[in-house]
Amino acid sequence: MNLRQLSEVLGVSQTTISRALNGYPEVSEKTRQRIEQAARKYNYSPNRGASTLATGRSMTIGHVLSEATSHELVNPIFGDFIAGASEVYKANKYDMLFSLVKNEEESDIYNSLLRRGVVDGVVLQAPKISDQRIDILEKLGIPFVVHGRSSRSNANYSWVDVNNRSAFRRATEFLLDLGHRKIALINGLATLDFAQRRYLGYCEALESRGVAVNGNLVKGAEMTEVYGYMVAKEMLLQKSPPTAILTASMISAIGVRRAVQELGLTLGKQVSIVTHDDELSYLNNGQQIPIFTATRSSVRKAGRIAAQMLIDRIENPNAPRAEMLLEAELVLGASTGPVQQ
Amino acid sequence: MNLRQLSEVLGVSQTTISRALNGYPEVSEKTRQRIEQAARKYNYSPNRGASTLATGRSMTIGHVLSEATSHELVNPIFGDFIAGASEVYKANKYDMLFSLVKNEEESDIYNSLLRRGVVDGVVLQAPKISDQRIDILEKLGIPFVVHGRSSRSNANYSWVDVNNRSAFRRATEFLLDLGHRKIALINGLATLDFAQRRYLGYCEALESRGVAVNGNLVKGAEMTEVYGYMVAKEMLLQKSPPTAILTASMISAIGVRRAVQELGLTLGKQVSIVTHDDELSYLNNGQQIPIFTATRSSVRKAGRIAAQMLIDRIENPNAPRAEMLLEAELVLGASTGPVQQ
DNA sequence: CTAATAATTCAAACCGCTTTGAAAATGGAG
DNA sequence: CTCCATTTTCAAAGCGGTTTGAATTATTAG
Repeated sequence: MNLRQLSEVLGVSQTTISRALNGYPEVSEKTRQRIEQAARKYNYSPNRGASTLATGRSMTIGHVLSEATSHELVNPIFGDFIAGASEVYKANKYDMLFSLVKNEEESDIYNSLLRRGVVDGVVLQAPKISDQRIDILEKLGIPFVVHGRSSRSNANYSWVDVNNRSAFRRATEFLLDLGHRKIALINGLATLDFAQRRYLGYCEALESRGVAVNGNLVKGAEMTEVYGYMVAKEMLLQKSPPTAILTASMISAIGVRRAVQELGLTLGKQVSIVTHDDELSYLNNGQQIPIFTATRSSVRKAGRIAAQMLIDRIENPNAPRAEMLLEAELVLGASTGPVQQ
Repeated sequence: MNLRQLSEVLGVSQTTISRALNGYPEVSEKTRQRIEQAARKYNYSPNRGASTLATGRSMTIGHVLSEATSHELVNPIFGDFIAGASEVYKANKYDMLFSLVKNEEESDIYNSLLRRGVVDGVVLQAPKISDQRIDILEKLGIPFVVHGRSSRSNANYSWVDVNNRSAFRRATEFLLDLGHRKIALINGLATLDFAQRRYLGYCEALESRGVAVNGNLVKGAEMTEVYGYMVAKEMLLQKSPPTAILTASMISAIGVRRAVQELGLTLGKQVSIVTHDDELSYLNNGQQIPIFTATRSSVRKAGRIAAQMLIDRIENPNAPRAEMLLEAELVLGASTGPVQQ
């Protein structure tokens, strides 16, 4: 059933139907009722391609996955982030579209998505410290929101981010308070902005207590279980092993724990762990007592906020850019304890 | 730049351009060259809404997430499955669209997506033992492919699935061969088809050796780390605890391991674990030696196959339905050993 | 009761592409 | 050189909505 057919059935013009269903005031309440009822009855809803063409709005939001984060490796937080975003898209009648691109095509994809009118806006994920995508999007004039920030970019963009720096400063200070001095950091990929900020927070805390940063105790790569395991094992077998380890995700923390236990050490005794916890739905950090002491911030919530920001930008392009810095809370779990002599 | 503008610039009709760019034979190679070059130069690509309207094809494939698997909980395999599917969509110039729906709306969403011409086909994930969605899709006549199967449905649909039954039969037999008799199964949600099949394989193996299935040793729910932990701990504290545990995913296996270790037991000694391993990219089952003995099957590969099947169905609706049963391999890891007296 | 105003409804134009059926250009045969 | 067959190109008609500007109907004021 399309618009013309419905209008014939109802004996009313297509204009009136369109107005009735889209909430315009030029149609009386009585006819609106009648039309809405008929639309339901005949299972009518407007064709997407046609309305996209007519309005210039696709009611679709794009998420671009570059191969770095998807061909080789899926970011474990991906699912929860988009679950959060979907909730908001849905409430606002937007759909969500994914594009997978090779790294070298990434600059083209936005241009292409915009030009073809496939999406009304995009969410940028996992920004690098210096991320050209932001400038590309800015230049194209397509509405976008960044999940995270890009330290080197001086573009004026909307973003939502966790206060990674203060979170990791606090976490490090907490370990220092417990007497730890050899504190390792098993970070995310060093080129990513969030990893950089966590590193800075870690350094700030150490330096404020007069502890030198030891390069051997800082590593970063994709946050997999195996990576956490490998690096932790290597570090713990050094002649001067760390007594505490900070990790960038629950997944790598689990790897670290495996290494610790394999070496016959006990968590919270010989080795303490503090991790960042994105509150992934399939990976709760324990129940009453957290498994790991953690800096906690819901990535699903971040998804919701990013989605709402983007919709606001799309529907109100001249509004000022929005910025949202989420503070992580430090939760005390069973994985930390005072340094042992 | 749109088609009309390009045709004016080139002094060639819109028809010719459209034909040239879509590979029709009615245009000479020379003009085709010229047109393609100009299209690149002026950054022209056809508007999606317009071509959708004209062709009736949206070049988009839908993935529907019901709230059961996304509002409350994101399935950890979700990311890798769609990463696999995306690769294929991309190669075939399809986009991928997500819709989040409340459970009670799930029957409507397909109708709605189809009616509005938003998608050309859909992938059905996590089918239940008896899944009405399959019948709905069948009735609507929309092309679809199921990741998994629905045992109670007698519709004739395309699917790709792991041979869950034989995988878990083999895994159970392997544990029986090691002398285990009290073997627990920590399964996925009991209403899901794959969980049912794994349960059947488990029962078959036990019964073929004359071991009775003990209801206390079989549990199933969403496969989270915490669930694996809780159930394992409860079972291991029973008066007659299992000596081996089968789990439905790496995530729950990690929870089981945590319970085992917390009780001061050793993996592969007092308790053996066999898990199913979907080869999630961020959660490799170890390196040379697998952490867990596992039934292994790549969910990313399943995503690729499902996507290809669906595209085939869309582009060739009269072809017979395709079926693909992937055999899982049993890999021997460090988490299993002979039963201890 | 008529004129002026407000509230509804309508026909037609437009969005940008694909595709059909016809026309023009080209090439080969007689 | 003409005629016919074959290539190549074109103008125009959809696809199914939204939106504009005009026309109709209902309401109010004089």
